[in-house]
Amino acid sequence: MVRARIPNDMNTPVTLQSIYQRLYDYYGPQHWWPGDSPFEVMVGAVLTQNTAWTNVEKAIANLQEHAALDPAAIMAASGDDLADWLRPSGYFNVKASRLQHLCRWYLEAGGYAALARMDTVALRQALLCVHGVGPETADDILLYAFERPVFVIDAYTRRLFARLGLFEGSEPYEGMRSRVEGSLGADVGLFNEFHALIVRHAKEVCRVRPLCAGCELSACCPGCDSDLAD
DNA sequence: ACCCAGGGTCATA
DNA sequence: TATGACCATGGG
Repeated sequence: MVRARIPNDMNTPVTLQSIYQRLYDYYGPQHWWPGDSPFEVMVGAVLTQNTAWTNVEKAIANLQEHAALDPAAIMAASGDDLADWLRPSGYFNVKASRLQHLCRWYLEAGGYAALARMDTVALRQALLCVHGVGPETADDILLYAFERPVFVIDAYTRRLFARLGLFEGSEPYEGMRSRVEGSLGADVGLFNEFHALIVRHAKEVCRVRPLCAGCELSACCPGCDSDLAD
């Protein structure tokens, strides 16, 4: 089916900056990432792969109960125990393996302080070499655990930017990321809020009942399909 | 009962 | 390069 582009108010062109401004004005700061430490952010980034955050919170709570929200403790745990603690977040066998791969890398690299001394490009390459860490998980970690100016491209971001006509939507990850970063300019605070706002807008609002007319970002979410004339 | 969720790996063409 | 199968729980 052919999607009609919903015109924004006036004829002002939609830009990345204008999208951010509208989201921020409407929702305000989101205070991401919800984690108490950089390491907890890293764990959360793996556990939330294709998984609702509410389920991730339960798994993280299980880790805390077993004093296992710690890289050495995760390495010391048996795969079966770890998988059992991760059960609520789904894919528990896969994620148990991925967490141990991440922790082995983290410890062998010398921990957070050592990793924080690496430049962003090298750190990103290193993360992508960890089994179970793909581009989006790596960028979550870079932005929210290491505070590097890296823009996270997730499914929501693709859908929003595509529906607003800024991207085709099926571009390769790297191409889309570099275009966005080049357009916005390296800004950790901006990238942090923007990604969080996109997720907030995609789930909490549109799903309950579209406020899309109110927030002036029509056609940006699944619930907005009915607003689209074909 | 069905759909989706803050993806990634691996096999195949 | 680009699909498809697979991983698995929990909420709407």
